[in-house]
Formats: sequence, structure tokens, C-alpha cells
Amino acid sequence: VPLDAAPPHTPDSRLGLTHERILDTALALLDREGLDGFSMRRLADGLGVGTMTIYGYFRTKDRLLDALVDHVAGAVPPVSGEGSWRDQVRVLVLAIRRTHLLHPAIVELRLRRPLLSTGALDLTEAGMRILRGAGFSRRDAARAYRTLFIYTFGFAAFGPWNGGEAERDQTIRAVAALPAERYPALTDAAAEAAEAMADERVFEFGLDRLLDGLETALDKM
Amino acid sequence: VPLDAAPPHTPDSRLGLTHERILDTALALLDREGLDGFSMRRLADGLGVGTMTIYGYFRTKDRLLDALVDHVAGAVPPVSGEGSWRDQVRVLVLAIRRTHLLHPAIVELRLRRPLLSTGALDLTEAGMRILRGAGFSRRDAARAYRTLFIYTFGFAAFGPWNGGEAERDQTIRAVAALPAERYPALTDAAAEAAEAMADERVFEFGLDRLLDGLETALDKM
DNA sequence: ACCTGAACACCGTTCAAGT
DNA sequence: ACCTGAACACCGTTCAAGT
Repeated sequence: VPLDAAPPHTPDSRLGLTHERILDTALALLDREGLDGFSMRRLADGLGVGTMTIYGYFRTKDRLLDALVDHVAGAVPPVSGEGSWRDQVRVLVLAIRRTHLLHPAIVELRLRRPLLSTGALDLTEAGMRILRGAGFSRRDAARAYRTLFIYTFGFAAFGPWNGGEAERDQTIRAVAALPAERYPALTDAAAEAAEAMADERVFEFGLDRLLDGLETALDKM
Repeated sequence: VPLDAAPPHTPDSRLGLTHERILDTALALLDREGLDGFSMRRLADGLGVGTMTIYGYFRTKDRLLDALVDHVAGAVPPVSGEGSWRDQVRVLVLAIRRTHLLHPAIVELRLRRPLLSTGALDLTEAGMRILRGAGFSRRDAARAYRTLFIYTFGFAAFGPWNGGEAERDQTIRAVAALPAERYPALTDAAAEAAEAMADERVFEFGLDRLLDGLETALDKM
């Protein structure tokens, strides 16, 4: 488990190339084309550089992707320490969510990679500070942060389909058209089920339930 | 949003090929090699068949993967309707979790695909039935199921590293070695934080908090 | 030293041909 | 009709060569 995705080598570029510029261009390509459309060859084209030049800055494609994940984690704005612990957790979690929703492919990448990069650790530290300050034990704070973290990334990953209203209407119709004998509970609540699959507010609904549960556990300590 | 990943075409095989046999072989290959190691060419080799033969059964690789996702969702054992709604939800969610933990690559695939396959709908129906029976409104039941579903898949996806004890010990050491000035809360709880990243019980901790929160909401209705 | 084209071992899928 | 090899347009990465 490498603690840092830090660049192994920093050439003195003759082409004005830097890790930063490569990462920015790579992120834009990833946002535009998705994971499937992203390739070292296309990235090199976008940078106006030979394919193999990138390998002087990142040893492999995987290393570059690791750095990209950390790059985005580092882009989550720091949160202020004001308000109740619930408010602070909400702000932190929503900041993580907002930043990562801008880069869906990054969420996908996180699945396969370790989380111990500097960007991720800063977020963990922020979360642990809030929860410990609220009075959670070391163990419960660690578990609570992990739960909140996975909930947030789970929603960013599996959450609302980015499709528009048309797709939601289609989903409602599809669910309503299911055979009622086999799916009684589902067809009875077709509109609500489709809405829950597409609606942004479901994230906050679940988050509030989770925070309620954590508060109950805290009161019992 | 296609409601069913059903095969578009079923040839009368001269080689004893069926969709079922292709899917079983594909799942074994996927489990063994991961998403990166999975290819149509390798699958065809495993089946002792020309690569292009598979295209007579599944129109593209993506269609085959869709069918595979549904195949696994359909393999979740049906749950009995006994006990409190909390117990029933726990049993359902743990069944989904257990089945999908056997096939990590399937969880990864779910990220990119719609969820409206027959296998997934059966699980939604089971969940909705339990929650509606407990007394949740149509809307809250739909939201609660979606939250539980995403929590479960989020944990299956981002959850415990499959690494063994060695990796966990390494994580503890890595976290403990962080600079305490920058990561005071994290280094103070290094062992607990590492444990939360590797420990199986964190899933149930968070699930219980979520169920507590849902119960509170139910009581207020 | 920084940079790169050619080459290697792979992909998914089209298409025409084989039975 | 079912099945398939060759071919096309791609990959990531090694390696030797260019400056």
C-alpha cells in the first residue's frame, strides 16, 4: 500500500511539460470521453507530444490514474469548523460529493485502487476530527467515518442516473408496466420507485437517517 | 432503459453451446482474471470455440456483461418473510452482499449499467414489500430501499480490501507513521482507522445505524 | 537528459467465406 | 443456419535510436 502516488521522476522538460499540465489535460479527456475513451495515445495527442513522452513522467497508465484520483481528492475544498458536528459532517460529505460528481470516471477508478493517498488522507483527517470532537470513541469515529465515506462514494457511483427527465419518465412507465402479480409492491409505488432512482434528494434522505442513527449511538455512549 | 437483458437470438447450436453455459464460463473467467483479464477471445478459448461464435449468442461484449450482471442478481437466494421488518431487511441486504462479494468484478460492472434487469427487480420487489409492510409510505419506502441498496453495493465496491492480515498490519503502520502535526486525529486513532478499513463488521455497524435512523423516521410518521 | 517511432502482444468487432 | 479466420482499427508498453 503506497502512501503516496507522488511522481517517481520529474524530467526537466524541453516541451514545457509538467505533471500538473499532464494531469489537467488527462482529467479533461477523462471527463469528456469516459474511462473507455481514455488512452495514453489520445492523451499524448491532446498534449501535442509523442505517446512515449508521458512515460517519462508517469511510469505506467495505472500510476497516472492513481495520481488523477488523488488530484481530484485534493480538489475538495477544505471545510470550516463551525456548527454542530452534524452540520460539519454534512458540509464535508456534500463537498466530497459535489467535487466527485464533476468527474464520474474518477469515482469508477476509486473502486480498484487503494485509498491511502495524500488527498484522501486529508479528507479522513477532517472527518475524524469532527467525529472525535463530537465525542465518538476512537473506534466508533473510525467506523462512522468509513460508513459515511462509503455511503457518499456509493451514491456518487451507483446514484442518480445522469439521464434527464425523458429517461425518468421512461423509467416510471417501465416500472408501471411490470406484471402486477409478480411485482405488487413495486408497481403499487411505480412513480415513487422511479423517482427514488433519479432524484437527487434521496442522497440527503439517507444521509439524514444515517446521521440520526449515529446520533442515537453517540447518546448511548 | 431496456427492461430485460434477454438474449436477442438463440441459435440451435451444433457445439452444445447455450447462453447458460457461456454465462457460467464467462463468470468463472471474470472471477479468476478480473475485468482487465476478461476478453471475448479468452472466453472463446475457454469454451473451445472460435471467437466470433459468441457473437451469435450475444450481440456485443457489453450485452454479455449486462446479462452477467443480471445472472448474479438472479443468484441471490430468496428471503423468507419472517421476523421484524428490521430482521427481514438485514437478511435481504446480507444475502445481496454475500452473493456479490463472491464476484467483485460484477459489482464494478454495475457502476456503468442500468439496474432495471429482472434479477435486480426481484430484489427491489422483495425490499419494497418488507418496507411497505413495515408501514413506510410509498415515497419513504422507495427512498429507504434505494438508500439501503446503494449502501450495500457501495460497501461491496469500496469496502474491505480483500488483502489479508499482512496488508492490514501494513496499513496500521502506514497510518501511524503519518506526521502527527498534519494528521493529529488520524494518527491518534491509527489502529482503529486501519481496522475500519479492513474489518468486515463495519458494514453491520453502519447498517445498524441506518436501520436505527429509518426506525426513528417510521415512528414519526 | 529528454524525447520518440517502430514493434510486440494484445483488444472488440466487421465481413466474407466455409459448412 | 451455424460457425469461423482474416482483417481493421484500436490498445499499453518495451526497446533502441535520435537529439
